[in-house]
Amino acid sequence: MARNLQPVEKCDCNVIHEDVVAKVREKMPEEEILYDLAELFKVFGDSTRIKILWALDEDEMCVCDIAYLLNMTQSAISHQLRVLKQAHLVKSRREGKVVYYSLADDHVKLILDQGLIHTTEDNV
Amino acid sequence: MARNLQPVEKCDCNVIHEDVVAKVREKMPEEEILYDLAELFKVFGDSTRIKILWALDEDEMCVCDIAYLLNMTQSAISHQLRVLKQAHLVKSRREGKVVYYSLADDHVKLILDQGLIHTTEDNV
DNA sequence: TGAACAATTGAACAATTATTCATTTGTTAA
DNA sequence: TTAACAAATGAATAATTGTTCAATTGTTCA
Repeated sequence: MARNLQPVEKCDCNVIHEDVVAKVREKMPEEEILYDLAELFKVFGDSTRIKILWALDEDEMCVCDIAYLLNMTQSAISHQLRVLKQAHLVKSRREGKVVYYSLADDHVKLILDQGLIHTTEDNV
Repeated sequence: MARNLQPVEKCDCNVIHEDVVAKVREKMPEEEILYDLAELFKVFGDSTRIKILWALDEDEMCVCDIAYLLNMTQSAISHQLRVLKQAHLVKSRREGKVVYYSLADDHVKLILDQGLIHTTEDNV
């Protein structure tokens, strides 16, 4: 639990609870970890990619299948698959001319499910 | 599990596995659900908001505290808190001039943790 | 009431990003 | 080796979005 001590320049108000801030600062994970975490969720934050991930959870599919399913161009899907692959969310195997994509591991579905619980329960 | 049948115009390739696509299409949730899911993750997909959520998991804090902790302006934090509130990720209570924010429910931390598992384990 | 301050809001700017279009790569089979 | 096709790539465009700046709202207390 490293602290990110930086000179406070931007905060344009008086601190109310020094003790709380100190405690929280102490327990915050490293800046880099939180940044990576945000980067991960950013990948989930696009409906095309969400659809792709959801589809791949059912079965492995080739680029062409996915493009057909989502009614999008092969190129657009390919670009998104690259993003997903760089984030270690999907993996691929080539069989001749065709490249099959599937989910990288179980984490992916767990994250999706956890999010789904929130969206469905919390739409008050 | 509703299907989203749309005329396929954009797919510029031949379908390889009609059966797989049909099966997947059958099991896909409604378009709107997947859209909302992406919108939710989009909210998690910013490092400032991730930091705020992580901090609020430790303790409730006022806008000023958060701004001080993250070395950002009160305005920037306030804008982000509004986004988080609209997504039902944080809630607030006013006490005099001060507004205290806290996590809306346990889902939020579960989602964060699930993401963290992926980022820490999967950085091969 | 009016000064002080926390918080919110709106407009504007800069940066990021999803998709399209054109092209290239990699593989199969004639 | 050449045609055919799945997939990947690069550049460009359009849309989205995080932060800043300036102004406003809401509350306290002197």
